[in-house]
Amino acid sequence: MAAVIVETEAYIVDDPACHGYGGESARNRSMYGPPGHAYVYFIYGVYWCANAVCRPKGVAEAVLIRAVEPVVGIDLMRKRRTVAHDKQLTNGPGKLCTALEINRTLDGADLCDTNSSLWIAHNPEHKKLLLSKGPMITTTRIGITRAAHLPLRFYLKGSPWVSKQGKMKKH
DNA sequence: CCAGGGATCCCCT
DNA sequence: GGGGATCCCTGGC
Repeated sequence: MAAVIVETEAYIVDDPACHGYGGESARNRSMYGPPGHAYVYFIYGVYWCANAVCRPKGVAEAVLIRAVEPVVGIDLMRKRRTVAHDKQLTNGPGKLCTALEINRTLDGADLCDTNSSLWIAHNPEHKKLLLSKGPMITTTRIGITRAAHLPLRFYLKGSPWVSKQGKMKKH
């Protein structure tokens, strides 16, 4: 299977919304590991979410993959997710993990190793094509309560595969 | 040891 | 646009 990342969120040092905030634990250990590896966690008792660790070992920062555009293996994704429209296959962090079968076993996976079960590649041609359809948009993150004002969500405006705007929590 | 919270999704209105 | 599902992790006792 293959998919193009179209929406992400960053979680950084000194960010109360970051799982690494408050120190290393069994759950967030991968975040403290070397860069280029996956941090996969379980949420709301139902879903898995996948991140790419981006800073040196010991610096707990990561990028949450929030939405992807399916490219190869759509039939397989449809089997794992029963939805009316393909658009709903991977337009959310939990959805895409179900569609791509990402779970605890991939926590810590080397995202830079093409022999890994989960890896990320850079495709300049595709990037150019995608950006020609719409700009990258920067907004606040979705579904969090702490540090909700930080502009750390990024998505391709021209993509129909981006997740819906989240509910804004009152305070 | 155990109660409570959470970077979501889906179904209901 | 509101609420429940459902389990792992954390912190408090």
